[in-house]
Amino acid sequence: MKIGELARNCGCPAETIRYFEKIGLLPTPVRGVNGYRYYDESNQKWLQFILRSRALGFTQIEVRRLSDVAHQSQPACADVHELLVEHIIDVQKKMKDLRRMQRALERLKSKCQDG
Amino acid sequence: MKIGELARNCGCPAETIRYFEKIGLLPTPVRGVNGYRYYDESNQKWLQFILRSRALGFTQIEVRRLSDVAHQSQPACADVHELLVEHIIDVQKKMKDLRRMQRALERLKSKCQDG
DNA sequence: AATAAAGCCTGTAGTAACTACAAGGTCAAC
DNA sequence: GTTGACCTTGTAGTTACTACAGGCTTTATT
Repeated sequence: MKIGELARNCGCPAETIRYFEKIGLLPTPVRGVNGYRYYDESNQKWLQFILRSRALGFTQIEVRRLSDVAHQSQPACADVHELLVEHIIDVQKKMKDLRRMQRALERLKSKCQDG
Repeated sequence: MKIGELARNCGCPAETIRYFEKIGLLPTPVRGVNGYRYYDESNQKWLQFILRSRALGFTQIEVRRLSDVAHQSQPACADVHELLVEHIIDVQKKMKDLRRMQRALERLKSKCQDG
């Protein structure tokens, strides 16, 4: 698919996709003879992962580290494992914060209903 | 407490606190005769809420809306309620995304352990 | 086939949200 | 009373987009 379709599928502007490529978060895609970028399903999956990560507040540094490992041909298993464990811990921390925030909001809401 | 202590307590640079004040995310604090900003517990709570929101990927627009309501003297209950419900839905969406990401990471990790 | 509209290209400029620094006043300790 | 840490404002720099300009390619229409 071309960049416009990918952008529509992922709900982000095409500029962002080019920008992610430029800074190395997305692998350089196949180019047609006309110079157009062509993407496949796996590119889309990866872009969606990056966008979701961003929406959840992960730093580019974290995403970049995952990206670097994900696009190596023969990543060292131990490195990947360590990185994943770190990231899972981060995710758990964020979930804890979200639960805390949820409780705070619910408390406020019920206060508001009382008047 | 002065701005430096608040910054230490919240783990962010003092510049960020002044910046949040400038753009209206934090209320203007009490000033001493020397011009220094002085903060109390409630200021600290609110700053921590903003920082947590930011780390979880909420947009400034969302935080600002909550901020505006939180610092009104007599906020209209219906408005607050609507805003809170919206925010709670956002939080739930983020938790769903985090769970999804967690599953994906765990899957990758177990694959890696297999070799 | 001609042409208009939409989509893609590169490159640069602009914006939002910090972040760091400069120049100077304040305060506490020695 | 002077040194050093901390505060002030204001400005400049950075990061991560985001929008636009100028031009080529593809697609749709007539």
